[in-house]
Amino acid sequence: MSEQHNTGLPSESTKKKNFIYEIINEDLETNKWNGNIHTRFPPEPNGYLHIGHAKSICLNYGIAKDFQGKFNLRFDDTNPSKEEQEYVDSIIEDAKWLGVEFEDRLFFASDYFEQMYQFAIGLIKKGKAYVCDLNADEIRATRGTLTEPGEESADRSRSIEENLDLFQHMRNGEFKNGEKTLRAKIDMASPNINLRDPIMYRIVHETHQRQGNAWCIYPTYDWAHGLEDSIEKITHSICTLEFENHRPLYDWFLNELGIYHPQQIEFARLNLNYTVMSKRKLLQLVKENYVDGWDDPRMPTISGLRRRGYSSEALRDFAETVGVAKRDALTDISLLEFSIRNDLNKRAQRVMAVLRPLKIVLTNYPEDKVEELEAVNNPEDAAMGKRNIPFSRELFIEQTDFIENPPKGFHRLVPGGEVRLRYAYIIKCDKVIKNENGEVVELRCSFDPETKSGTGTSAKKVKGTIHWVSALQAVPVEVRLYDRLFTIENLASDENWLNFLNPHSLEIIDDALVEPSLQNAKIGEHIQFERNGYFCLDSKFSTQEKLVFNRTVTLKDSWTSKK
RNA sequence: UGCCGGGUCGUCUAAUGGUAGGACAACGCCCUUUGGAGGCGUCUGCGGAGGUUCGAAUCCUCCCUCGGCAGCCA
Repeated sequence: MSEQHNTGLPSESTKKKNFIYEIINEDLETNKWNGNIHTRFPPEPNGYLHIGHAKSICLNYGIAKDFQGKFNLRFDDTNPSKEEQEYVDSIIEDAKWLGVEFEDRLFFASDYFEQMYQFAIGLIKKGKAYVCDLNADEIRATRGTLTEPGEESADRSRSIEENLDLFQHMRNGEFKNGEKTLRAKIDMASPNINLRDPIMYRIVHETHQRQGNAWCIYPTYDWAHGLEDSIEKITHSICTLEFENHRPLYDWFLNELGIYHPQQIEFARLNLNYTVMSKRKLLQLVKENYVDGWDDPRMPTISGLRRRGYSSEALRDFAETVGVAKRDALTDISLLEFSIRNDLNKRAQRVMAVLRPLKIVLTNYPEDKVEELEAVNNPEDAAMGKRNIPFSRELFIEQTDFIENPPKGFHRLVPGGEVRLRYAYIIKCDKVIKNENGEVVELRCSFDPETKSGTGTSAKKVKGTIHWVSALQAVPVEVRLYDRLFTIENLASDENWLNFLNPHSLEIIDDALVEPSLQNAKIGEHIQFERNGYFCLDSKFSTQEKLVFNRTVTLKDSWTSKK
């Protein structure tokens, strides 16, 4: 961002962020929409929202906010066989959590069904739509191919009166599923297959989660979507690239109807490496129990990321970072991780927790002495204050912070070596105790009383500082470590995507130890386990008796990555 | 051999006929009682070939290449 202030040009928030802002700024200049800007997010309630939807929500809501326009949340509930109330509820919850405000503009496409029906009658009367008797197989067979035109249905020439009558009977429920359809009369030879007399209504005898049994004919996406946008006076109907080929149809319907006509604009959907982003695949992971639900912390769903410990701020920042363009992209997950680290670093309470404990005994420290040592809650934010942590003769440190035969450059604890215990003393490893298998089970160390943290009396310097917990006061907890859900970057084109599930995507440690202050941890809090990463209480499995922590993300590690 | 839309550092994204820049990643140095954070620095890119122009990522032509489309899904 430069410091130039060009009076007369769009303000900071409305200036060109991407090609869509460019279009909107042009529209504003030409007064195309009388100064109105109105966007929408139109999910089908057939699954939970994922981070790709978050990108779209942020885009649409961001535009409304930046241009002082309006934003609608609209459910595109036109297919009762795939949609459920549970999904409606989760989508509203996730959208709100993301921070979007739609005030009273929560809409349902199904509330427009009667209006759509009347529009369809208008098209029939104009000779632009007809009831077709062809079944699904026949329609497919007569659609032609990518390189050959289709054939016209014999019903194409039905009279307007007959079409009107038949359509009424369709609505009345006098036909079985699939027996008849209403089709637009466009062009069976169009090089764009979407224009080869597309279906507007199909018969589905099924209970709609909102409309009950009021309807047995349901509008298809192509027919319904432009109408929804038109009814709501949307100005910019933003959707993903796969609808590009549908735009001529979107325009055709609205032009033939002669009604308010929003502009459809397509952008590239978000893809993240090492995960999947299609609702179909996510549903399969849930249904077949590869994960413990839509909100499994390994899922790229908004609810999964939330349970994992991601903040809505981080998600919004990420959406901003990935940008908006028309080219297909596969975004590196490290971009997301940067956003969450960046956010949590500023506000997460620091705490000491030992994931894989190794006992140490300070042989020269008094048997029953307990010191209360002062620790900083967040070095990034002094306002977060300080706390005391207990220190005593028997402690636990991280197993990985001691190596008997260390590699070059390792500056933690080694036999005969010294290291600082965070907020406490410098200790020296005097003796290594092993079990019959030769595994290190305990260290005998001595501490240097002159090196107490904060006293400034020590001239001694050590290269490493490690975290620890006091054995007596430490609280045993369960910790869940997550890794990428899949082992390969790009699963988009692979039919055997399930073969690439990462068997180590979840690791459960049931005997981790945390400092006593964590007894009071609350669900929704973001906490940094020093040197280990950011964690949060698991909203599903954590109980008062057994705290369960999820690792949101590790800290950036410039040591292990070096090896 | 159809139609539509794309190809800029490893990744994402700017530059709209006038010095190819930012972020992430990586690497190096400094600093550090988190091998965190922070600071400084380095690194690498216009798919190709022609053309127009004083000047092309940008305009034109051809080629290569990637994605989407043949649901009564969205």
